[in-house]
Amino acid sequence: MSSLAKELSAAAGAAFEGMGLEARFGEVRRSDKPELADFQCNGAMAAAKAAGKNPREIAGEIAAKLKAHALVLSAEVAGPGFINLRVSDAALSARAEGVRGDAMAGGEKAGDAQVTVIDFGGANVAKPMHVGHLRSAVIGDTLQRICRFAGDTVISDVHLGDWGLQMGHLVTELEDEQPGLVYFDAAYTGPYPKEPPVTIEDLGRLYPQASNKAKADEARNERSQKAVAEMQAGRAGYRALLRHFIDVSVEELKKDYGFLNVSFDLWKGESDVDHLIPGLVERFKQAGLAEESDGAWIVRVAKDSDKKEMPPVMLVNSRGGTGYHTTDLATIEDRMENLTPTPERMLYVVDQRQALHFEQVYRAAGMLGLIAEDRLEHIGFGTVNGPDGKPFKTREGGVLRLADLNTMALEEAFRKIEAAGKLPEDMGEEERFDVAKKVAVAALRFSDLMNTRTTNYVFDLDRFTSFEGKTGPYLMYAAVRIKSVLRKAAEAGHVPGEVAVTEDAERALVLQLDGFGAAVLGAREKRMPHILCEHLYNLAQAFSSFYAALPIAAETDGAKRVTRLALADAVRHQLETGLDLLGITVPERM
RNA sequence: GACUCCGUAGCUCAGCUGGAUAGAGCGUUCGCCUUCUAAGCGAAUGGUCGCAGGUUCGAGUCCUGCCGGGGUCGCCA
Repeated sequence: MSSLAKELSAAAGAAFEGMGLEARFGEVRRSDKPELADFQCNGAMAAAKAAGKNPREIAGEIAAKLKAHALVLSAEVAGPGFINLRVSDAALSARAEGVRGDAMAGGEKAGDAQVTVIDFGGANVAKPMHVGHLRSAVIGDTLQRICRFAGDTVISDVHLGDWGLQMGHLVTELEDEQPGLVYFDAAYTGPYPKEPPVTIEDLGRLYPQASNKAKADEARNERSQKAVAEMQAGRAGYRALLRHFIDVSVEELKKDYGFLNVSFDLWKGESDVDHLIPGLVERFKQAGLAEESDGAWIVRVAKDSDKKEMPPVMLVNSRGGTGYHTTDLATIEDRMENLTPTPERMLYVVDQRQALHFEQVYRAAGMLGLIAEDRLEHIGFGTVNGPDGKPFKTREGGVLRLADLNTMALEEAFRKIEAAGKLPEDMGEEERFDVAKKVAVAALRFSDLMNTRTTNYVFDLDRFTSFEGKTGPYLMYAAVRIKSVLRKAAEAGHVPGEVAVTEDAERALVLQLDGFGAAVLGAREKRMPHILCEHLYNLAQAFSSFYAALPIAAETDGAKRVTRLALADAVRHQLETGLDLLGITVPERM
């Protein structure tokens, strides 16, 4: 059984069609006014406008038809043409049982499932991840979970930045420090040592060193650029170093991503498509899309309809090198030709500031026929800001490493848990640590996801790790409390059973449960995880109200007790399912 | 300068294709633990939706113009 809202929408839609009006006017949603109705339909007014008829008359006819529907208790017209609906207790009871017994906890599959690549573009080899990477990781991972849940075939790709100037910086800086390494002997062709010549700490030190020097010294910068060009041309020693750099970095990246419950199907990078670039450039030239300009090869992607300036795609720069325009295009080609099944859509979860870059790449990809332009989507997001409203920095003014952020969250979560002193006495060290870790991840992920994706937000660790308010830990606590109630009830021999809803608090809870599917699909369609966050928070709140208002396991009336236990179990199921989509796991107790 | 995002309660933010008295959280002030986790619940407080026009039965939402803030704008990714 699908959601009540969906059933009612279908019925109302049919009623509108029966009057020769569009079915879309029949959309039914939760009522804004719980004291007046369970659900409402506002379509009569829009339909009346479109058809030039009286809205109250249309609403009256629709309401009359809806009254005959099995789920409907009452249907009334109010105001200028609102249709207020109440559903029967029996309908709510059946819906609650449906949610409880459903593998998707009341969620629904999307009608337009697609093979979708999710590109997390951002993590760079040799550069430690910083707070900015938190968003791409968390938003991208949540989208991949939501899309899979809704039926999409998702292929996620971390898409490492392993092919730019930073590689040149690393190579040259390492050469300055250890000129004797075989990698720098141009005459030597291998084999190269298996063991990397650097550690992650070395990489973290070398890159900023070189980068700072290059900023101050143009000759130094050119050396790095030259090294990149040579690497791109295939110099064996440099390639071997690149492999080492990537391996060392990936090991480190996996720790940070792992802490946040973020995973990928593919650990590809820009360097993986290097071999495709000459052919790709040739294709652009053959197609007459590339032209030479100031010694560079560019693709003009501007359209007459453009209101803004649209710079061309830089296919090959004047030094013969290729930048990330070209590698992104080559990556699209690679995916279309080598992934199975063939992608139908690609989502790029990358900082909003790169919008123009992706617009250019998507146009070029469409022009060459790699994939239709409208199948490529930039899922941009805002920055993580400090208390001053500017991008988050450490006290010293540097960028905050993601690893340090994770540690800070973990420590703060542990501190709060200990300060509250609510953990069970018999809980051991290991379990306490596990709870703190789950709380920290819940805090970080939820606080990021609950913000509208496209806007900036202010990072406030104290607020995010709080158990009070709209936070990950609050949601986690709500779920744990339900588990505790159910566990204790079971120990007393009380188990959930047939649902027979009677109380207002019970009705409100089921009405909230009913919205899960729409929230998940809404989050997927708009690529906006905060829609799901909002639903889950409201669900947790509805449960807390229900919990405070009515006894559950302690209820003495058997029929009421099994109803409430079943409702509690349905909420637990949906909450855990939903939180899992956000990458948040719920401990057994806390 | 062009383009783009944003401006809603003291603070941080929701507000779906225009719909009923604009909603949460935090904060502040009151209540509520002899009952299932009070890390909770209930209530109160708090808004000229940046400003000015326009479209219409109806605008936080759509259009125009201003004001204020962030971001981007061919060889760094």
